[in-house]
Amino acid sequence: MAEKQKQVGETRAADVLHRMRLDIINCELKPGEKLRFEPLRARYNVSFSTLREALSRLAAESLVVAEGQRGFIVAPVSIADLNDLTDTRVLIEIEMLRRSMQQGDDDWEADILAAFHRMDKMQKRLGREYYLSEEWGAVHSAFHAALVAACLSPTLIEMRHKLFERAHRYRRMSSQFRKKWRKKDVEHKMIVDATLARDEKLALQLIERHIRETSENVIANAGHLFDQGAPDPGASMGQEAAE
Amino acid sequence: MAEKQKQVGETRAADVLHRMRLDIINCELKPGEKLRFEPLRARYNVSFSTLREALSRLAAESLVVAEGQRGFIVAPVSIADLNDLTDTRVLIEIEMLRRSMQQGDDDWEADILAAFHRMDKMQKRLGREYYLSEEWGAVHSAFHAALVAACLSPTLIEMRHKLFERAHRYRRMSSQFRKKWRKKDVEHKMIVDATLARDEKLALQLIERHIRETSENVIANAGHLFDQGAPDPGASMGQEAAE
DNA sequence: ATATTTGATTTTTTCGAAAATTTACGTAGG
DNA sequence: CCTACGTAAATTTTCGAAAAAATCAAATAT
Repeated sequence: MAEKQKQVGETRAADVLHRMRLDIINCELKPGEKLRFEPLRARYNVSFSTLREALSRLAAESLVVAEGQRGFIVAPVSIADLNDLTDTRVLIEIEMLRRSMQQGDDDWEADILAAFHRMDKMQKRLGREYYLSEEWGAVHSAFHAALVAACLSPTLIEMRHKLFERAHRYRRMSSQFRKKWRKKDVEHKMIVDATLARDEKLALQLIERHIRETSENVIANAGHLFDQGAPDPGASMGQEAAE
Repeated sequence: MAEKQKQVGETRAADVLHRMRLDIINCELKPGEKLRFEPLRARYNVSFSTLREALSRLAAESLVVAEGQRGFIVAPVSIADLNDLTDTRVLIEIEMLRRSMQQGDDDWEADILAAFHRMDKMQKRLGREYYLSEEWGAVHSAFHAALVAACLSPTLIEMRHKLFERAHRYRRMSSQFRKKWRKKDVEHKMIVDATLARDEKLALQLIERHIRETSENVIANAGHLFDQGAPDPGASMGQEAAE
């Protein structure tokens, strides 16, 4: 079987949803691109209805947009959208981190250290271009989730996760153009230390700066790709660099 | 045709989604209830796939929950969930109102007054049991949306809207048991005044209290209905009171 | 030249039958 | 009496053909 192993217990629809989300985040399906049914059906090996179900859910997550009875397109990117996203993330993440620092227990602390360690080791192992790899995305995501996991709010956790994924698409776009090596590992370490020391003021300040600087970096590296009218399929970006 | 007029330009799926959302919010589909396909198919006059698409989207909005390959149930209610929801709403709404007060222009102010007027007039026209009517829900929702519409963040607006609907279900549950007449109209008026006067401190304080008191009221009136094991279809609440 | 109609073509949307999966039930064995 | 197992029934999930709607292009009218 050439098929990638489907998670047991998951429906086919959930599996396609999952794969499509990744493809959008990784810009294999490009921002603004029209999502036609026949091609997608072939790509994911599913029926119309199943595909439609996935598309419709992605629309609820703002990763695609549904256009009346004219099908779906991948959600476009824009500097305005990224800024909006960033501000919202700062609001949510700060609140979650604050609550976590107030309520977090030993397990929470342990999980943070574990997640950081995994991320750190992987970064060193992958070397110079760690941020292009698929698996690093997951580990990095897990680290940031661990930081705020003790906030005791399923609603905030869910929201944060969706915002994080939307933002991840922007990071992904810019990473292919990155020039200078950003010392994220140091930043991450400082955040861990401040958080575990329960230094609220410092930790919140660091996390906000971390989020905002990443966003500014994205605009500096890839901002020129956004907002440019028609998607011009094919020539717009180094699309295979991550494959 | 006995069919309710479908919004033009909308797909059938979007229409069912819309109707189902209302039915869940109004507790015609009760919290925790199993959502079987055959009955729903008859109720909404759609095919399996179309139904599934709607269900799947509602799952993304946390109004239903999908259980592996075992179908869907209406999202259960609980005091913990309501508290979580309330705290999150306070966080979001305060930020949105603050921004709106800083950035709102004349149109924003005019829209608030218009929305308030519509709500106020309808309340007086409907009299004692205004809160049981379908249309009041919409007008009340529009009023609160208008208050924070100038925050210039599509992301926050979208999030707030979903949270508001989740909360509306709780309000709806409790309204059928309400004893004492709450003077919401006075509260709303005070919020409008403080907001238009750009009295940040007061307006934010009022909106927070408004949200929290409503929530406490819900718990006082209907809290006894939550968290009670099996949904026991049929006998649990005065289900036809609103029809 | 520009706008409008018409009809063929493409694309999306909906449908219900068929396949897969879970649940319910009855029987046998401990 | 309870548990384990297997079969039947109920329910969910998937599929692709058929219907509906939008798009495109040529022809005609303004």
